[in-house]
Formats: sequence, structure tokens, C-alpha cells
Amino acid sequence: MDHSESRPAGRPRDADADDRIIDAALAEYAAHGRAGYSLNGVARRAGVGKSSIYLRWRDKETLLVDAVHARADAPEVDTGTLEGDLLAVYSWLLQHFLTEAGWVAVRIAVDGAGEDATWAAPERVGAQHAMVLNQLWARATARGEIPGPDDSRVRIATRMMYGDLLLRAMVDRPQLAALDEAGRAEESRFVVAMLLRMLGR
Amino acid sequence: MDHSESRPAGRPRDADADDRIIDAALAEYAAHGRAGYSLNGVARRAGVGKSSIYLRWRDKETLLVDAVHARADAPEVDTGTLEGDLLAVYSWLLQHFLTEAGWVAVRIAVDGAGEDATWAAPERVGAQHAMVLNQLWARATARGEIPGPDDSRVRIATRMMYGDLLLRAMVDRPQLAALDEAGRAEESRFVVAMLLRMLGR
Amino acid sequence: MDHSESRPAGRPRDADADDRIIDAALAEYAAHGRAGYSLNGVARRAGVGKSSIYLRWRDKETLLVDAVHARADAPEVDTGTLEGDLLAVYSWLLQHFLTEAGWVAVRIAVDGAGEDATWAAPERVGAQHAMVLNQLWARATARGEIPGPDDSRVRIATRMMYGDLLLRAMVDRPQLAALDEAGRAEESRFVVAMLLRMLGR
Amino acid sequence: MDHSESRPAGRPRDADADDRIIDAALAEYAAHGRAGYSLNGVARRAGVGKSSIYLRWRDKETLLVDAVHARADAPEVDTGTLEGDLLAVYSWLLQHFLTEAGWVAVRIAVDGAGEDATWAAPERVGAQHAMVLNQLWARATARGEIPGPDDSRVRIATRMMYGDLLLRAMVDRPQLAALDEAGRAEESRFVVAMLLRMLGR
DNA sequence: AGCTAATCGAGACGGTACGTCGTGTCTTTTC
DNA sequence: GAAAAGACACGACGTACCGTCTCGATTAGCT
Repeated sequence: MDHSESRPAGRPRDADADDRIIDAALAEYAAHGRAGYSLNGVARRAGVGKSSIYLRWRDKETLLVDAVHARADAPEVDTGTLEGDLLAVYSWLLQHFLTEAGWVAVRIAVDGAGEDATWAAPERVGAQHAMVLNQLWARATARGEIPGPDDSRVRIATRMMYGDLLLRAMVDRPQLAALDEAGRAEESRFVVAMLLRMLGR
Repeated sequence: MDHSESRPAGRPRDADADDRIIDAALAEYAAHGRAGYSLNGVARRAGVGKSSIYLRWRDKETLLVDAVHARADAPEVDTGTLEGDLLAVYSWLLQHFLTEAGWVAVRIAVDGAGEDATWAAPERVGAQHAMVLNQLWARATARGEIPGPDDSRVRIATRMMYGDLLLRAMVDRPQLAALDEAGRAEESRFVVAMLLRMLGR
Repeated sequence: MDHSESRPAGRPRDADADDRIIDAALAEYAAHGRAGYSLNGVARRAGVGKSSIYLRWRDKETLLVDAVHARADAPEVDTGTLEGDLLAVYSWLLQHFLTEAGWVAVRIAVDGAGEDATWAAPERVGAQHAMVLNQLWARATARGEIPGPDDSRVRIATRMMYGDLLLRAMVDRPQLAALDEAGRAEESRFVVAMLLRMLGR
Repeated sequence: MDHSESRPAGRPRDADADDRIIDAALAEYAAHGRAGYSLNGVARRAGVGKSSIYLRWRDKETLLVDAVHARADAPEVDTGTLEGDLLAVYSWLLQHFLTEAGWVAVRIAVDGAGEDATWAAPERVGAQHAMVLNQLWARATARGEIPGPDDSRVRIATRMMYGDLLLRAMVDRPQLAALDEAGRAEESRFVVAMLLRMLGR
């Protein structure tokens, strides 16, 4: 018998297990913090043997990083103006950092930064956000709204925007969580206005 | 005879041990990262029994937070102008986050933020920085340079400045470390100029 | 397919480890005495992780008691006469208390006796010896050599015989160890003769 | 000025402290067993600093042995006949092993036996009992009741008597404690009668 | 009355063992 | 061959004691 696209021998991976493991990892991390995030706990919560986890991920850090990635969902943003794009990105990130996955991402990024850079370099974790922002600046450049994505001002403004979000997520979580959709929009407008002024527009 | 302020009974704590432990804690953390930061290791490096550490700190996290505090040394800043003060503070923090203690402080602040835990609230770790910044804005208000420290713009600018520093420390460490004194001053001037523009000055 | 008596799931215990741990426990106890008998030491000597020990025994005392049990080897004794049986049992115990396991058994029995603790009741440790002696008296009763195993004289004689052995093991160890097979037999004959006289035979 | 018997300089030892420490040591041992017998605990219970203990005893084992000695009180026994003497000694030891100090003595003797014989050789702990028994046999020899204290039969009978008591203390404590004065006398008479028969008298 | 000196309580010190827990790997049966 | 279950060697955790040490305070005899 001929299989043009033969599957590997043996029992196939249980695709559902991936999901259960990832959810369990995020939940354990969010519940008990870094110190309490244990692989034994993840396996128990996911109803899975440890071997099934180690078949898929090298170690518990790698799992966590991938879990964060898997649950990130950057929106497509293209409003036609710099102001609109910034507004959309800022307000999305604002609510994203309030989600479990978003917040875990920040923590592991910071924790991994400066490490021997083995497992969770911020580049990896923040890659999606960086991509969204890069595209934003590229469109703005094409529209002639900014000199270019590598302009000093632009780079600093990017960092300030993202840093502002980071600090809000770290320090102002409760207040932030209390805001409704409208409140977050209001905040976003204010910040974006300041960024634009800073960029001289 | 009356001792209004008598020392507690028993052998007094060895003040030198405090120093050795704190240094060892920071060194171990910096050397092996969070995962490799072990209290056994700290004790060994400090040449101290574990009991001497647990006599002073509740657990290894508490020790780390206190170690960071103990080695922070915010400078007195009062140049007479908002621009001068911002410049001084920004460039101090820029180099501070490159030091061992400064960097560890960021990591434990982020790791502790949002924890149900109380141990490493960013309020504690960043308290000194917050104080310096508050005084800066208070002086600027007194001089009439800004409307007041609770003005929305001021609060956002503060967060952006600090967030910018945080991100630099996280992502741009190598580049930052490569800068000399002059380079850092140049960077600081640029950022401060943008902040001032954002504040409408 | 039906397994009426299926093995428990997971990797089975390593039976060889049991042996290595038990031998190591007895060796450590014999080598360093009670104070120097440490579970860390046992694990090291056995080439085993501590968890493997705690998987099998509740604590280091329990391990010791079981180790002693596991290495006891009461002989089958049935010579057909009371005198012959007593001789066989006495001389066996005489040499048994010179072995590592035998001696450790005495110590933990005494140490455990009277403890509120339940761990090392002499009933447990001496159970095998008690059984051998009970059977001896039962046979003698059946042969009509003694009134019965619960006769006061018999009970006291039993205690005296065992107590004599205990004291020899405690106080006369060196002299005892110096005796050869023939010497021990001679000693045993003498003691048994006295016991029989005491029993009025 | 001349002091034929001068006291050492400095503050004299507090004689009362000796007593409190010894009592505390016995009480702690009896209460928590060997494992729970801690010098810190003794100091706490005696209301004494640890240094005061270490000024008097080398270590906690030495203290325990001395404590047992200090609380032993062998009676003067001389009834004029072998039977009377044996009766007196046996019944005294019977109740002695029920006391705290008596029982602790047995335990540390056994535990110390076979040890590198450093601290609690049974010779030390049982010395008083041995002396009483030696004198008993010496008087019996003088009266012509036995051939001599080194006769094999005598040595074995001694060991059997003492061993019988040891085992009673270890195994039959509850029953023993339930006996009143008369009951103990009855038991003693029975055992002594058997011993005498064994000795051929 | 002042000096010297040992003892007292308290408790910190460098260590070591405890029993628990989590790691990442290995070994077993079942699917 | 993947799955679950769980044993394995290892090592850190935070606690408890050890026997030593350093304090200030006390208590004597000797000047």
C-alpha cells in the first residue's frame, strides 16, 4: 500500500493536549506567580503526564514563552493616519497587558532580559508587538508623516509609549482594570496626543 | 542606675555580616540569574551560616529586595531649572540601571508586580526613585514651570521617562553599556528635550 | 483483556535500591552510632536520592527498624527436646547479637521502649525472637516437659534468658566476640543447664 | 593573709542552677525521648543560659549521664541472709526502673554500649548497681552461702537477675506500674526463689 | 569604695541534618 | 510510538539544634 504523505509511525500526538498544557501553564503562572509555577503543577492541572510536556517543550521556561505567544493575538491595524494607528495600537496594548497572557509576557520578558539570554529574551516575547509597531512606522513613513522608522525621535517615542504601557501594567493595574472601554479610549487619546506633540506634529 | 535606651540582651548582630550577605546576594543573583539565585549559595559566598541570614530576613526574596535597597544611592539633585533636574535624574538612572543592584531592582520589581504577594511591590523597590521624581516636580511647580505634580501631562511624562529607562535597561543593555559618559549625556539631552516639548515648554 | 491482579501504573520501584538503602542504613548506624546516623549519609552511601528513601519510609527511624527486620534470619529450631531447643536458640541469639543488625535491633528496641512513640516498640523489633521462643515453649508443652507457656516460671525463665543475652551483648561484647564457635557452645550449655535447673528439671 | 583552702576568684557557681539543670535534663529526656532531648530545651526549661550548662558539662550527653547518676540513690542493704539481700535489691531495682531517672539510665546505658564507648558506657551508668551487687555477693561469700563472686553460676545469675529487670522495665512497664507495693514484693519473692534454686540452694 | 575576675542570662554565630518539594530523565504498561 | 503514571538522582528550601562566641550585668574576694 502506498502513502504519498505517510504519517510517522505510532500513536499520533494529541492536539488537544497542547491546548490544555498551554492553558494550564498560563493559569499556574498567573495563580501562584513565578515561584509557584511548577511543571508538576502544570501537568496535574492539564491532566497530562510530564513526559507529554517534555515531548513538546525543552523545559518549563520554554513552555511558558510559547504559551504566551500562542495566546497573543495582535489585531490588524491600518486606519490610514498615524494618529489613528497609534490610537488603535496603544489601546489594544492597554487592554492586552491586563489579560493573563499579556501580563505574563511582560514578566517573563523582563525576567529573561539580561539573563544569559538563553530562554526568554524580550526580543522573542515582544516580537509580535515590535512587528506591529514597525509596520505602523513604515506606513507613516510612506505617508510622509515621519522622517523614517530609524529617526531618533521615532525610536525614543516608541520606547516611551511601550514603557508607559509597561509601567501602567506594573503599577497601575487596579486603576486600569477599573476603567471601562470609554475610559481607556480617553486615556489613549490623551497619551497619543502627547506623543504626536513630542514628534513635532 | 537607669538606662533609658539600653541595648537588647545577648550578643549583638554582626553588622559586617549584613554587608557580606547583601553583597553575596546581589552577586549570586547577577551571576546565575533568578533560577540560580540560591540561599545556600549566598550563605556559602558570604561565609555565613544560613541561620544568620534567616535571623535577618524572612526568605530569600525579602533578602533580595532589601539588598537592592541597601545598595541604592540616589543623588541629591537640585540644579535650579526643570531641564537641569531632568537631565541629572535621567542620566543618573541611565547609569544606575546598568549597575548590578539597579538592574536586579528592575527585575524583582516587575516580577513582584501584580503578585498576590506583598514582598516586592514596585512601590517598595522604586520608592527611592519615586521620591526623587516627586521632589523634582515639586520644585518645578514652585518655580512655576509646570502646573503641578498631579497634572495629567506631568504624570504621563514621568511614566514615559521612567518607562523609557526601563526598556533601555531591558532591551538595549549592550548598546547602553558601550556608551561612555559623554554618550550618555548626549542621549539624556535628547530625551529630555523631547520630554520638555511634550510638556509644552 | 482482563488483569485481575494488575501492577500499579507508572515505573515500578527499584527493588535493588531497597537493598542498597537497608545495607547503607545499618552500615551508617554501625559506623557512626546513633548520633552520626544521618539520612543524608545513608542516601550518599547507598547512591540514592533522599526522595527514594522517603518514598519508602516515613522517616529515618522507621527505616532503621525495617532494616533490622529485613536482615534478621531466625533459624528453624526443632531438636525434639527442650534442652536441645534452648541450646539452639540461645547460641543462635548469642551470635546474632554480635552481628551488626542484631545489635542495632537491641539498641533501637531499648531506645524505643517507653517512648510515647510507636515507632520502635520492642514488640516490633523483638517480634521474631518472641515467636521463636513461643514455638519452643509450645513444643515443650506438647511433649509434657513444662506445665504450659503461661506458667510463671516459664515466663520468668524466658525473660531471664533473653535478658542475660541482652546484657552480654551490651556489656560483654568484646569478650563475646573473642569466643570461637566451641566457646560459645560451652557458654550456652552452661546457661541452659542453669535454666533447666531453675525450671525444676 | 593566708587561706589554706582558698576559693577561686570571681563569682561562685550557682549551686541551685546545677539542680535545676539536672532536673530539666531528665524531664526533657523523659518527655520528648532521645530525639527530642535538646540542650536548648533544657536551658529554656531550667531558666538558664546555655553557657551555664557548658561551663559545667562538656556536651549534652555528658550532662545526661551525670544527671542520671545524681538522681540515683542506692539503699544500704544488709539483711544478714543472701535471700533477704537479693529480695531487697531486686525489689528496689524493680521500682527504680519505673522512676524517670532509673529508666533514662537504662536507655542511655544501652544506647551508649557498643558506641565508641566515649560517653555513656554502661559501666558508668550501671556502676552504682554493680557496686551494690558486688557487696551483696561479697557478704554472701563471707557467710559461706556461695563459693565466691567470680563463680560462673554467680556471674550468670547476676546477669539473669539484672537482665530480667531490664526487660521488665522495657516491655512490661505498664503492668509493672500497675502493681502496688505488695504486688511487687510478691513478684520479687518469686524471682528470688528461682534464682536461689538455680544457684543450688 | 574600687578593682579584678568568674558566672549569669541572653542570644548571635558557622555548621549540618532534617523532611518536603520540584526538576528533568527514565521505565513501565496501555492505547 | 505517544500516552499516563510515577520512580529516579539531585539539590534548594526553610527549620531546628549543635557547641562556640560575645555581650552587659551580677556577685564575690582582695585591695
